[in-house]
Amino acid sequence: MIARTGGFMIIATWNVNSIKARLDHVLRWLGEHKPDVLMLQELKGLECPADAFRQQGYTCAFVAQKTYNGVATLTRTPVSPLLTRLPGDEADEQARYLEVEHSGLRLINVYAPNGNPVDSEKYTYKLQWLERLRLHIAGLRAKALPFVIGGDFNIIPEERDCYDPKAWHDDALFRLESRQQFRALMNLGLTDALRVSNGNGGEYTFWDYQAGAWPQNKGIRIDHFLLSPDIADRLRSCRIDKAPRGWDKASDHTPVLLEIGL
DNA sequence: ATGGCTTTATGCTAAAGA
Repeated sequence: MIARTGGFMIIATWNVNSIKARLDHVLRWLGEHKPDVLMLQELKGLECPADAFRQQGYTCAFVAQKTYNGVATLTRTPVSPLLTRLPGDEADEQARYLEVEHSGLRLINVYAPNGNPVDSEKYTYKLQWLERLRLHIAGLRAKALPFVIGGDFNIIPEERDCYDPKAWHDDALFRLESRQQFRALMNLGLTDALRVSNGNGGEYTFWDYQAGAWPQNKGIRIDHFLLSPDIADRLRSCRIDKAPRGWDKASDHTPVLLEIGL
């Protein structure tokens, strides 16, 4: 890795499970960490609290729909969205993808489909969505465009990213087809930023609300930063901030922070 | 455990999440 000694940029991602329910957490976290970029997933409503973000010094680009999904990308300076939908299916109306240009790179914010139950059309939608993502990213790679993909991929990449692989064996987040699709994406030459520094696994980004998953640390790693090769060469660190998962009325996901040299 | 919480919504029950 080549870490330049000059400036650096911090990009974070966080599935907040409703921005309305989690606004105070997001504002607190922004104040504590002051990232350059924050990618949010699961807004779960049409509203984006731009005024509150502005008071913290951020502007907000977002795509939203009623009740479900929704992603927002917060930056210090305004950005123009390049894509507000994942290409490849004109009929797909779900708000799961936002691509913007910022600081000479593409910031790609994703909320991939859950896919459960696996015997339903939700699973085929998930696999098709991931294939569309792979095809689009292949296009960026062909043009050698630098990018950071951040967000909730709803995929546990490997056994070491899960407290109990047997418990998740047949789940859409861990099924063979889902992991194959994730590897196909990685095989475009991408770097899983957290994987670089956690060879032993056991670091998680999601803990279920149920059954004491959080106090027992029964988590899974499904929120990721995937980097194009030139950005991977600038990787300084990637880490999970577990603190917000322990706050009162927390999201079931916790933020991931990425630091890259400028 | 047959999902044990949490959130949203033409709301007081259902659907979705992971």
